[in-house]
Amino acid sequence: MKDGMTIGDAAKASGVNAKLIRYYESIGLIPEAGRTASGYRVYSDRDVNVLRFVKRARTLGFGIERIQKLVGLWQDRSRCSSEVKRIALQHIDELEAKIAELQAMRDSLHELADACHGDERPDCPILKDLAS
Amino acid sequence: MKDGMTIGDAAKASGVNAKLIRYYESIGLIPEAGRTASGYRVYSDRDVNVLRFVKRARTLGFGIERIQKLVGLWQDRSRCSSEVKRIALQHIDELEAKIAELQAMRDSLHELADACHGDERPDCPILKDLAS
DNA sequence: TATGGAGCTTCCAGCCATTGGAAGGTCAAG
DNA sequence: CTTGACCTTCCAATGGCTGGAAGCTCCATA
Repeated sequence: MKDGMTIGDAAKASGVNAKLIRYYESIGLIPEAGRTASGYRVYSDRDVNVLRFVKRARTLGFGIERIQKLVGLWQDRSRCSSEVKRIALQHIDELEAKIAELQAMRDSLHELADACHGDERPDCPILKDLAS
Repeated sequence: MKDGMTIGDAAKASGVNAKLIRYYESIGLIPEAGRTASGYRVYSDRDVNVLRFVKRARTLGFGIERIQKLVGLWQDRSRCSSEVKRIALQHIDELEAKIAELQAMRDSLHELADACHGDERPDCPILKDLAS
């Protein structure tokens, strides 16, 4: 192992755990790693950078498929930034939709919870709403 | 079938589709339905009410396990409303946490997207951030 | 009475992005 | 040579569904 790391080292260096690295490889998100004579996967610093990119993209909530596109654009020097931005804006829209959905749930529940005494009595506006 | 409905009728009446009703039964969220001589499931109006309760609770984002508790409390006339409220408040907390997480994603992405020209040039702050 | 089609049954598999575990091979230090 | 940390593959589970296949039942119509 002159130049490369084991999967464990790549995991430490990238912050993506070994199990997940194998999974990403299995679904084709990252290319198949090289192997030592005994079958151990070998990773370079470049591979670690890809893993970090993926991790950061996941942190921003991008799905795997979209990350694949983003990695492709990242590695394509003739890309248009408009393409990247388009993907980002689309994702923002989806985040907004999900946020609105969860906020609607929270608001409804909040109203119900406010109306509920929350004491030892059985009368409960929350259950009343659910049963309606 | 004097008094009961088929699963299809129960689905129409409750708004929960037949496939999902069977699934809810299989995981024990709702009790096993009665059967006709030929093996068809039979549902009563009461069963439909339970299904509607479940559906409304799902709309509010409650997980199955919690819905099970809520159904139990609903059917327990000696319940304390405090118990119901406790579950609701806990769920609100979880919704808040999820909302905050998604908002953080959206805000980060929004900043990046704002900084991105979105033209034919390859220079892109979004990719720059992801690669950092 | 036969037939057709809608609706019912069960079971199996997939979605998303992980995580866990079992069973076994490999490597380096002591 | 042993120990233990690491690596390998494969299979299964998570939550909450959804879809499909294969086969049975019911009811209306010809």
